[in-house]
Amino acid sequence: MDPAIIKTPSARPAQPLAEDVTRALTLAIHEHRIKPGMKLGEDELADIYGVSRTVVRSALHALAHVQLVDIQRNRGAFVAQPTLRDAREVFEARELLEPRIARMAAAKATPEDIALLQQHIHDEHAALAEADHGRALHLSGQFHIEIARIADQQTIAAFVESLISRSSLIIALYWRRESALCEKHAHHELVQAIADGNGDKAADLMRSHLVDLHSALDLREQDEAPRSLKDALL
Amino acid sequence: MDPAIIKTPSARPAQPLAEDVTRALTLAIHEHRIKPGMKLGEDELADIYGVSRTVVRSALHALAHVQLVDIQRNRGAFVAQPTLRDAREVFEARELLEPRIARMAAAKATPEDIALLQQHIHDEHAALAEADHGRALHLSGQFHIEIARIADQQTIAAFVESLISRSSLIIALYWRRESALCEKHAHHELVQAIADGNGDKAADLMRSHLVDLHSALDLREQDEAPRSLKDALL
DNA sequence: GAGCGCAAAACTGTATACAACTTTTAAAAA
DNA sequence: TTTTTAAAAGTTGTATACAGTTTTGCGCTC
Repeated sequence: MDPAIIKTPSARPAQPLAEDVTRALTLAIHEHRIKPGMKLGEDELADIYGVSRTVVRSALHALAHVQLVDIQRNRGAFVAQPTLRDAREVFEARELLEPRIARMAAAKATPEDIALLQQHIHDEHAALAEADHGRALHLSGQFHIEIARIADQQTIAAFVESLISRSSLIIALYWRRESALCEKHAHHELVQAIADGNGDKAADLMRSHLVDLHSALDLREQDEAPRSLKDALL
Repeated sequence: MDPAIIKTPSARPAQPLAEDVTRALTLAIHEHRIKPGMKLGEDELADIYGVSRTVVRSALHALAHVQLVDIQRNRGAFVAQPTLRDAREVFEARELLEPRIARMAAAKATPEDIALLQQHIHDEHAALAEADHGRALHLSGQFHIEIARIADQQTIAAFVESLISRSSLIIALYWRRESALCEKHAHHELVQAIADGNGDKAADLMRSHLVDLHSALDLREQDEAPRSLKDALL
């Protein structure tokens, strides 16, 4: 039985198994299909994906490394629950790194890159139109990652990717209910600045975009205590 | 047979096996006991540490995640060989992050922290006195990591730690033979600035310290071709 | 003697099996 | 009825076994 074999594109022999599971889980977390605190049982996942526990373990450890899951000895893996402090640190780091990345991207972007970014925005809008908020959120993150790729700074790009991954968890936990969905025009203006090669403007737009995002979170000093209670609930 | 069981402190039952191997390998790489390009056979390591290949594999994947080793499908794990470009990116990132970290550390350091940093410097000098350059290099890196810990910014600290790890590989590959060993006084002055709570000075000292380090590397556009040849040599 | 090809050895990727720990459940005592 | 304790069920940590791929070495041919 192989209920849900993933196998990225075609039916290759069998090379990148653990990575496929890692990708599938990452996507599920990014799209909020599995929520912070949820238990990720090894046997369960092995059944779901039709692979052995060995592969699942490898994937879970990879996710733990990016701090998307939290592994507790002899107790198992859980989707990570970033603390308020984590949330502040992540956005502080993003506000430090991403404007610089945006400036670099503006200096290096090719017409193909711009087209790709616009495609991303389009896909994101399409997802929003279908009310698929999970997918829209994931694509929104991918947009930022794409900019880091364009900037052609692999090292910082890897950091940014990690931060954006964690941002997805943070949004799941601390998103303010009333605040509207991500302002559509922000990404669009940013692409325009990058396309114009206007590094200063791109950096500024990125910074303010991140500040907007940051302030759309509810990061007040709410009681930290119920956190441990919440573990029991989920 | 258990030739070289590591077991961090005492003889605990058997909790953190893979992490012990990870630590041992990380240290060996930091101290240049195993060099870039070297093959890390799973069976070989399993024999050396007296554990199963499962544990070794887990450790190797962890190291691959920090980019200390390079895993090639069906070919095995090798100590990573950062390219010239990697080297430039790593130091560029360090020059972006570490001055800011130093400034934060200056604002938060306690007397105990200062004492710890001075102990680090002392150990480093002792290692140099014994001509144990490998250990001195490792301790020098730990000094920077300690500052990040003091700054109390876990997220950025993790990035910095990763960058410093890779710096060790970069130094192994690109260190200029003639350039003197790390200037002893640089670290000392930095501690003084942090102890004084002088954030601006700490940031400036950190920046110039990193620039010194950077310029002590030979990052000229040497032919990239021999790199593949060099693989054969090692 | 040099070059090509095939076979065997070595090694990694994956699966399964066993041991240790944690949690739950049920029974017994207060 | 409540609390404590013990056993059993379930889950993770580690080791071993098997399958597929890469590399190596030998022999054959030109």
